[in-house]
Amino acid sequence: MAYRETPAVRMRLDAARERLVTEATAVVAEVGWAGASVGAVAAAAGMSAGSVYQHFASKTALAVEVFRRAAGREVEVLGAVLRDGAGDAVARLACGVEVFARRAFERRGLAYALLAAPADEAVCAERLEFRRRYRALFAEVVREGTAAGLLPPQDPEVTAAALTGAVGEVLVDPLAVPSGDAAAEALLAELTAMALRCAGAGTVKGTARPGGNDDR
Amino acid sequence: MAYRETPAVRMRLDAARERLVTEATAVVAEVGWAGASVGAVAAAAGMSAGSVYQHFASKTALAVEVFRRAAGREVEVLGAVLRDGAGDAVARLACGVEVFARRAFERRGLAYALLAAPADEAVCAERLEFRRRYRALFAEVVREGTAAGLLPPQDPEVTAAALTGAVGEVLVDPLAVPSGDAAAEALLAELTAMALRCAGAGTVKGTARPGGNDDR
DNA sequence: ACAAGAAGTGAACCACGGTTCAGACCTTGC
DNA sequence: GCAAGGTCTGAACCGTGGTTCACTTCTTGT
Repeated sequence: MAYRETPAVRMRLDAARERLVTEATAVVAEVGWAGASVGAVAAAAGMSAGSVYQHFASKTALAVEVFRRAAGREVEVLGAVLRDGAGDAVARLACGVEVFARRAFERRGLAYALLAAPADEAVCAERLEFRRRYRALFAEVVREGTAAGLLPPQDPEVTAAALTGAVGEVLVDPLAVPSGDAAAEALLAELTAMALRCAGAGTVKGTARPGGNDDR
Repeated sequence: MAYRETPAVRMRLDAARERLVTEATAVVAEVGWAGASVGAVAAAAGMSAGSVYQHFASKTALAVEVFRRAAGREVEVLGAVLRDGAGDAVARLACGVEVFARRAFERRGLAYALLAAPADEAVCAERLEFRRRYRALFAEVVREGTAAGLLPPQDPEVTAAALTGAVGEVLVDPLAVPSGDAAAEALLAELTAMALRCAGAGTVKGTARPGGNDDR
């Protein structure tokens, strides 16, 4: 034999694959899953349509990878706040919802693609899977909150699903139509307040401070 | 001329169109939007693929009609409970959520298709529109609740969106995997309790009865 | 009964976009 | 420089499923 893969080649290959995923993510954020054809994505990454298949077995596989990368980042960030953040369970819940929403606003196109944009079967399945992960994170913090007496008795799984759906639904419309920063901030405040109500923060009889209420 | 549309013909035509919509709905409930090809739907309605185009300009138009009919019924039922039902705003909200969820469980396949199943652009757009209607109904009852002092101050639109998303998300998984009646009833109870918390029922300081709490 | 014209059929048509592949071009070890 | 074996290209291929259309079958007024 007279040819063997050299580190330099491996690196070029990996870089190309990386660029493909990155550019595909950008295209999806821009035009949605439906508009992200193999040709368009390849062009964005500066390669031919055929070369895409050097890195991924199918367009679906690429789409799934794009989704996993982007959604995985969000799961990680949310987990970091909810699980390893500072403060009690209620404080971390509020912080988690706010961080999640804030990040969504910073990358509207991508957030919309991840949350709501029409997608094919495989991506929808992935969406379901990641929603399950969001739910698991929320459920954990709710469970901790009830155990600590900060939240009233409830099924943490139901509340977690509700939080996931509620946050997503509240964000979908604002993400679709651009709005001002002030409006976004107001929305964030309302959203976190809603999330706390949803979990029942501030309604536990023994712990509730007599005159204190959660509105500012 | 020697042929003119007679009432009998009109009636047959209308009946055929009706049967088409009905059967298409059944097919969609069974196999989802993706599996509901023109051929399959036509066969279910006892007509040829070509005849579908006698009644609808395109497959998309038929899909939209199917969605509107089914979703429209739900909007009407929810509106009847939330707007014209008995009891105060909080009672009607609880009742509305429960009725909505109960109806979803009675027609799982259809409910799943309306709420979450992968669908093409046009149907997704329709979904967005109907979610807006659900939101409007919830927002109205929340607004009434805050005005009556039953609910704390809040942005009714945000809470309404949250309720819509929360109910949908909580239902998606249970709708996909069949479960027992007992589990379904328990879920309903948790779901309505969560909805009331989400709107802040029972947290208003002046009105709250000292010892009373909303857990049973 | 018959002509006019609509409803109904289903096989052929076609657009679309993912996928393939024969050839061009590179990289490597000798 | 050269052979071996890789990467890269983009035009051609192809499966899918919505849509069309020539034709058949019915319905209606005379």
